[in-house]
Amino acid sequence: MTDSPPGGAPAALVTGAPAHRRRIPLRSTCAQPHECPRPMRMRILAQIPLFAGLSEADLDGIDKRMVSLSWGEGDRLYTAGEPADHLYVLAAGHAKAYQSAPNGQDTIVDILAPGDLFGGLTTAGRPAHTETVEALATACALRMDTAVFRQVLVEHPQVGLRVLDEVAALLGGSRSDARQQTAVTVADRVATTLLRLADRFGQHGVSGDGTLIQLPLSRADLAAMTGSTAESVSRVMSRLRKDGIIESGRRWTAILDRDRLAAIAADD
Amino acid sequence: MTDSPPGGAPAALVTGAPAHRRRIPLRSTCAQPHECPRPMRMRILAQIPLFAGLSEADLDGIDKRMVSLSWGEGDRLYTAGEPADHLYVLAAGHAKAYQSAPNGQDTIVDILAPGDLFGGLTTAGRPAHTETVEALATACALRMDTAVFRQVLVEHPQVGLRVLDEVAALLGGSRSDARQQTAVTVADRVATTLLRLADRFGQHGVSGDGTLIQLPLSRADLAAMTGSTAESVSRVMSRLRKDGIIESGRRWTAILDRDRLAAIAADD
DNA sequence: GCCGTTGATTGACGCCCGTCATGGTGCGTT
DNA sequence: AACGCACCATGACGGGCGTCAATCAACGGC
Repeated sequence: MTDSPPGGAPAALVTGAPAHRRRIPLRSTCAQPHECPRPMRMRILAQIPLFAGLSEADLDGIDKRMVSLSWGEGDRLYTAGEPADHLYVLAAGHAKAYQSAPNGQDTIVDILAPGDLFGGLTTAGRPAHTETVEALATACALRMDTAVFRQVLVEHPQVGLRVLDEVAALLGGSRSDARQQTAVTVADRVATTLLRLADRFGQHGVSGDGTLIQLPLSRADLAAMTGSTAESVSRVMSRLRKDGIIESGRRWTAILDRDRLAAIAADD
Repeated sequence: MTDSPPGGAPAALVTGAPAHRRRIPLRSTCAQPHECPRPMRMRILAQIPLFAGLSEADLDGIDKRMVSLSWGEGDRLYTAGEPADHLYVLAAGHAKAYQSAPNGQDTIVDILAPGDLFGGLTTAGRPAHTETVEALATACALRMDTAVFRQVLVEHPQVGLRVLDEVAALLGGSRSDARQQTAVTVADRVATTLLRLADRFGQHGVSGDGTLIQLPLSRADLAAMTGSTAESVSRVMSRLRKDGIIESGRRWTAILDRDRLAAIAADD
């Protein structure tokens, strides 16, 4: 469904017809933290690729050893420096994982979506969280002790392989990030970042105009992902908007012309 | 004390007494690729923390499924884009893993030392190498099929956990790299990079003057690690040398005053 | 011991982008 | 409906650093 019907989303949306509407088109999730009921938790666990192939009984055993938690927008799931003795699986919502420099400058190292594994993946040698995780929207996650998790891995080596693959994929992504940070111009970095976000969180044809990135990301957030500043990102995006490549507003972005954006990003 | 003592290391070392000697103080390893004899391979396998706790028979079984290979300086162990169906364990020498941008700009994502695991850690979803690995000096590595490796992990879940920890550590390092790339000045990045290299590859008091980094890294290599250019790195290092913080020459670097270097890096 | 090659150094120039500052705009709140 | 708060946009300015280019020094080979 789109935001066109009467009632529904903000009616003010139909006002600025020709120029450009800057009303937020993001669908809002439930506004309040809640408790995941048990059936939903089981459904979530079963959907996680990680635990695919496990028997009902195994899943049940795992569920019994996990607790469900929830947070509101802007809340921190955990903070860098705290002891990392829990493993999390995001069940609903989105979150950003970032590191802060003494500088004050933050760097977003990952965006977490439902099904993603994070937190204390390892206890050996790295006893404290190295990053802070903060909810971008109301979020719900399941939590398990790392010791218990390691026990599960030993009991189910196949699951261990899948975890290894997942972490290896994260490593690949992170190295790719590190490389793209060295891209010459800020425009390049913003372009590739937007493309990746669109591929991962894009939603097509909400109101007929391109791909909407379903995340409430501010200019400052994008700056933290591109190693730049909010002002520079704003400038780049203004230009992209003038050229008809993207559309954006307060904490939302849509991609109108993927090809031209890719052309800009190509210089990497 | 300085480079005064007679005899000792390379005799040529005593020549440039007052100004600064720029002779390469790196110890050279064997110059030619060679075949690892079987006893040495077993010793290497046994030393790898990864396989600690495995029985002699298990190690023997693993050794039988690995082949030993070697390369000269500058040779490529593998190249980005090639199918990644082997897993490597470095036995001797050092290597750099880097990604190349369409730009031509390279980014070093890891320096590999004996005992390090690399190559096709995962087959799922990432069938091709994403980086190129090149020997910095004569290197020897053991190689195993990824399918066989996964079989080993299933048979020895404890080893699987250790692999997971190792990859998680790599992930942490990579994210830390990504953050430090955003440090304000090139001087900051060079300083932190040198510190990390010294901590990992440093060798104290070879000729009495600080910590020597036992790696043949060129300015271009350091530039690829700091997201900069060889010229900028050269300028920064000239300044550091003038200030008596480091000593360096053609493809070698030594740290004289760790504290002041750390002070520069502190701005991160 | 001499020479060619490769890597390091240094200078000059210009532009990108980080910084500071100001005004504008959407959105939640009452 | 109106207020106030973040967030966004845009201008001006200056310095850091990427680029091009020329020179120098060190290492390996003969």
